Amino acid sequence: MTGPGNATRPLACARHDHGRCVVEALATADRLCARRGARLTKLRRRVLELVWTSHVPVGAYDLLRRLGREYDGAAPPTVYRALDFLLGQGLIHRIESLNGFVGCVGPDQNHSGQFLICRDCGSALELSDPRIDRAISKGAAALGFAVERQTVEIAGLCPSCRPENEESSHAE
Amino acid sequence: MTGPGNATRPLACARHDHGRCVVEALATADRLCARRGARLTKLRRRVLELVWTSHVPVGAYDLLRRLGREYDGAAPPTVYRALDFLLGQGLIHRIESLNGFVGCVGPDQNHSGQFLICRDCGSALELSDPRIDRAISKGAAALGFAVERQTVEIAGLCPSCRPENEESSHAE
DNA sequence: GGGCCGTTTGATATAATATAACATTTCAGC
DNA sequence: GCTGAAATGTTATATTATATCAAACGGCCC
Repeated sequence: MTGPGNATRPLACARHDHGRCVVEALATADRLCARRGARLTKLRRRVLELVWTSHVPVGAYDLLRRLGREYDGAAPPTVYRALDFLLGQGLIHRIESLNGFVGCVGPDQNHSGQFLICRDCGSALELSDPRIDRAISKGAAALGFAVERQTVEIAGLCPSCRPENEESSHAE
Repeated sequence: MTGPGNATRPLACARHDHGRCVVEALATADRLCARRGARLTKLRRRVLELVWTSHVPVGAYDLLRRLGREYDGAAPPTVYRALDFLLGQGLIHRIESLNGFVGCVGPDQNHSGQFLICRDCGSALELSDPRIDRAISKGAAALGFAVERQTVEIAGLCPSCRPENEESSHAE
């Protein structure tokens, strides 16, 4: 496993200083949007912060409920528009199998969004595994299919939620 | 590319005798359900047939509309229950990114559902590529994650919808 | 600062997807 | 035919997402 990503980043499902995740995600968002001339407004930034409450994908209406306490007129379009902006900037991902949204762990790098989603704790661990990319590219190319986007959502049990004795074969 | 699957089966997006797809799918469903003691009732069989109208994933409410002409009391639960049964028997797949359903091309074999979905013609080409399976297994195992189900939905352009001059690199 | 214009947000309504809960019917096995 | 479990009918409602138009905001030119 190479690259600056997974090796140095704590597993989403494991105990970690999540405050740091949030602070870093917001700082990166500020930086990227400034660089791109995109307007990370107060509302959008707040929605991003709410998405980053945890690594568990959150639904639009959950966000709306939390937002409603601060923004009086908040309605579905309020949150969906913010989410659209954040998706467009690559700051969050949509988890299709959950109709939920989760913060992107590497919005400054190109990556396609591969997720390991624990059915027990719910946390979504983002991968950017070049082997998966390659396998998909090859499989598609063999059939003459031109890949544009990939949705890879793997459901199962994360290391924290697996029974201890099953945690074998971490082999690379 | 090995196995009895993709090599002999026509590409969903290409011109083919689709009537044969439907007949075979229904025959296989009859056979599998009989073997399993599962009841492929008239309604469920008809829903399966409607899903197999094409290789384009179809929404539950589309099915409901088509069904409504024949089954007077058809309501959302009617179709969702039939779909649940068919999913449970592995006769159809749910396409998460489209909230749609599509016939399974190999319900008698184990397979996990990998799809190439054309954004132009809409058809979903089902793969069962062991390289993708392996890449996912390895990526997950490296992080101690126990895979239970995979959702792989690749969006792009199918060979029929690609501009001719772009159809390069079909390399295996 | 004031006017202009494109973007963002507010506000209301409604569409699209999915499930809960309970009544009735059907059907395989006896 | 009886019976019990499974399947379907029926009504209501939950959940997710978008359309539409109006108002407010924010950069920019002068």
